[in-house]
This record gives sequence, structure tokens and C-alpha cells, in this order.
Amino acid sequence: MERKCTIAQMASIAGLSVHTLRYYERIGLVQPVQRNSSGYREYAESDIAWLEFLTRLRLTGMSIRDMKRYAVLRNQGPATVIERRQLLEAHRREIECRMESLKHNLAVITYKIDLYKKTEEEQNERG
Amino acid sequence: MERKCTIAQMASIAGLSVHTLRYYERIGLVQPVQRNSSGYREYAESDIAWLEFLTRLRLTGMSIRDMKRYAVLRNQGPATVIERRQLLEAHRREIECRMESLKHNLAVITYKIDLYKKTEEEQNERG
DNA sequence: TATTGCTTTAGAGCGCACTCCAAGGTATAC
DNA sequence: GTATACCTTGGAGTGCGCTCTAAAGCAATA
Repeated sequence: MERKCTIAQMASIAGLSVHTLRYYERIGLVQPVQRNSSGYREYAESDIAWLEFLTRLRLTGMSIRDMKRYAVLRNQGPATVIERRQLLEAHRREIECRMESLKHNLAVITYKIDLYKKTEEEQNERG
Repeated sequence: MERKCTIAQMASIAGLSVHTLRYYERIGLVQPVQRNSSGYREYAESDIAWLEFLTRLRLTGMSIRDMKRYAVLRNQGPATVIERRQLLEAHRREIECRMESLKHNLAVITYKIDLYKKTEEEQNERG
């Protein structure tokens, strides 16, 4: 017997707003959630992992459009594992690329910070 | 004597669209550009470095709002170097944070990719 | 002189990813 | 019963960062 939780509880667990949870369901990122007799959503514990993975994809810059592609494949079952892997691999390459770019730009920004420090020292000497 | 260039040339050099160049000027990220007798913009070579630095800030996820703050400080001259350094240092911390998060999420995604590979192998054996 | 291709402006439009609202139903506590 | 705190929906609104349009003027070439 799986524990159920309300949308507010799930929002708190998954670190998303209730608005976002409903939005994700509406656009098909999440399959229709079970309802109780009053029509309230009843999230299952098993939904947590999926929402967390979605959040990971978002945090790493995947667009909702691509997340949707992934979600659709996932819903189609085991036949799509190759395609899903390829999608993730493409995303991984993008992340790696962006990390490289970040690293480089970080170095330039650090260089600039050091220049400012020098300028500050000179201002102190003159002042 | 500095070389001048048109907005289209600058767009090509800076890797931004002419729309974006005008937009950046309009919102004050870039100070009013010199004009020739016909009212056309004449970018100076010295504008390139600033536009490239702005692009670096954007690429590293700084909001236009914060870039504007930085630009305003810069326009106020040497008196603001400390504040500018602090702003960049705060931004650097954010970049470092995001890189850490990317690194972690990348690991999870890689883990998932490897799981898919295993599944694929099993499917092949059974198939 | 006409065409093509650049430039100008104010202002509108767009795509994204939410975020919120109004109007109503349900659950719990007092 | 009633207060309040949650839940539902469709649809509108928001903030961001551009991106484009219309209407006009300027420049270079045939």
C-alpha cells in the first residue's frame, strides 16, 4: 500500500509550486494524477522520482519542449529506451558544453575582479 | 584615429543582432552611440570590449537588470570600482554554485544513461 | 533616375515558463 | 452552522529577453 499525498504536500516534497504541478500535468509532462472521491489529486510516492528527475532536467537547462519529448517516450514503455538514452546523451553533451563555456567566462570575470582589486589598491595609495 | 563601423558590422563582430544592439542601447546597457551626419550609428572599436563583456555576463546567466546595474556603476567612473568588484564577486559565486549543481545533475543523468544501456543489453539478450 | 539595401524610430509581438485569478466545491475545527 | 483552509477549473496575466514591423530616410550601383 503506497502512501498518497495532496498537491500541496507534493509541491513541498518536490520543491515545485502547486501551480507548476498542475501546469506540468496539463501540458503532459506528468500523466493524469489519480483523484479521490472529491476530485482532489492523490499523488503517489512513485511520482516523486519522476518529478525530481524532471526538475533535474529543468535545472540543467532542458526546455519544456524537450522534457515533453522525453515524457512521451517514457509513457510509450520499454520500446523507447534507446531513443530516451540518445535524448539524454544529447542533453549531456549540451550540459558539458555549457559547463566549458561557464568555466571560460568565469576565468575572464575573475581576471576582471583582480583588475579591480589592483585599481582599488592604487586608489588607496594615491588617496 | 579609431575605426568606425555600422550597426550591422558591429552586430557581426559582437555576435548580436542589430535589434539586440539597439535594444541594449535603448535600455541603457550601452551609452548612446555616436551618429554620423545622417543619424546612422557609428560604433567605435572601443565599444567591442564592452559588448563582449556584456555577452559574457549574459552567457553566465546574469539578468539584464543586474547588467544594467553594472553598466550604471561603470558610467559613474572610478569611484564605483569597489561596488563593481563586489557585484562581479557575487555573480562569480552564483556561477560557481550553478556549476556545482550542473556537475551533480550531470552525474545523475549519466547514471540514468548507464541504466538505459543495461536495459538495452538485456533486451538484446532476450530478443 | 531607379532599384536595392542599408539605416532610423516607436511601438507591437513573441515564446517561454510559469503564476495567478475568479468562481466554485470540499474538509476540518469550533 | 460557520469560519477557514484547502481543493478544482479555464483562462488570463506576468516578466524576461529579445524580435519584428511599418513607415520613412539615406547610400551605392546600374
